[in-house]
Amino acid sequence: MTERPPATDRLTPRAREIVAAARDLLEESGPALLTMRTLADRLGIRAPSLYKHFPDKHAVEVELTARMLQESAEALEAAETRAPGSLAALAEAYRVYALAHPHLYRLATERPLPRAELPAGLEDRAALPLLRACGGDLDLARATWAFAHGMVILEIHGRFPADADLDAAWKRGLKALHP
Amino acid sequence: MTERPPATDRLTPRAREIVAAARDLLEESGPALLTMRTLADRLGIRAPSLYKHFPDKHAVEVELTARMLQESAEALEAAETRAPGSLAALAEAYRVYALAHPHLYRLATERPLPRAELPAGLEDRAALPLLRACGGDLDLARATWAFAHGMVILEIHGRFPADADLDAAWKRGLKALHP
DNA sequence: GCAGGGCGGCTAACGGTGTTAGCCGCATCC
DNA sequence: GGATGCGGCTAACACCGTTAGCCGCCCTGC
Repeated sequence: MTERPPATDRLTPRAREIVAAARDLLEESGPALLTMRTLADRLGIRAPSLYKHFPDKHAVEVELTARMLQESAEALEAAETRAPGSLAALAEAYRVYALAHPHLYRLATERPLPRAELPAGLEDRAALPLLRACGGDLDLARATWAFAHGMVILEIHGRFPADADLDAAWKRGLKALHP
Repeated sequence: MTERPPATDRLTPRAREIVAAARDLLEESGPALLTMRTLADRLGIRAPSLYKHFPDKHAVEVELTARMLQESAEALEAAETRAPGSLAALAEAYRVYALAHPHLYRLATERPLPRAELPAGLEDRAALPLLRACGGDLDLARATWAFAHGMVILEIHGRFPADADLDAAWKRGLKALHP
């Protein structure tokens, strides 16, 4: 049995400081500069000292993933409160959050979900607002999620032509999926 | 002006061998083992010799991206020939190709497109079958592309629950986008 | 037939990466 | 007051992409 600390305080205070610094570093400078040495620099310590708080770099990234999941869940829940049942409001909130934190969004999204190491229930919580807006239709919710993620990640990677009208594509897709 | 070799023979024979080895290595072992040293090993030479043929690793990856774009364009064109106008057939071909080459698909997809270094017209060629199937509706084509990419990349990353019925989600999304 | 040039290998090395081993100062607690 | 352990440290390792510089061989021009 791997003992997992309760979701309320899975991290020591110092570990939380490290995660906060890692998040700042990632969002400011991108993944290439999220390095154990530069992270340690920012905290005024040496890289090997980080291993007193996390077993490896991956564990730090898992915490960043957890924060992204939680924050996006909060953003979606807030949108739901503002405009109950509105899929357009959810989509807009999703897009705004992802584009405001592209490096974090990529980190949390472009690799397998470390489900075993994440707080229990977090993945479901992040998915629930969309599922509710889809009236419990799982297939529709998954298709809509794929659409939203596709739009956001393609935009982040500059995959669309520079002159593409992405607002129009969003509207077109949402109208089709949720007429 | 940067002179770019014509699309027919942008690479020397030896460079093509290197790209082929890189592709095998990537598809067999994943991106973590696509290393200048292991790539050289597979060719029976030393890593620095690779730099006689490519300026850097990025240039090799660009060639892999070009191959993925071309092959997926061919897969889509073949599907179009088999079932003209069928968006479902295009989607199936896209999904099958991506899932058959997940590492290559990720490499070509999860970073900005190196448009300046790609053969002219390749990006458009890869996009045209879908645009045709959408009757020239750019917004619909982009929404559909985002949906398909989202489905594929989320599946590759194991983002959906293990028991999710992805066939049903594909059908649901395609039906909505192309009733 | 011979000189020159360049293609395509090679070794050695540099700086950067994640990570480990082992040391130590200092606070806390019996 | 002595033990424990937390949280720093330095040194070092293996691996990464990449550069510098050397060299053998083949092809060409004379």
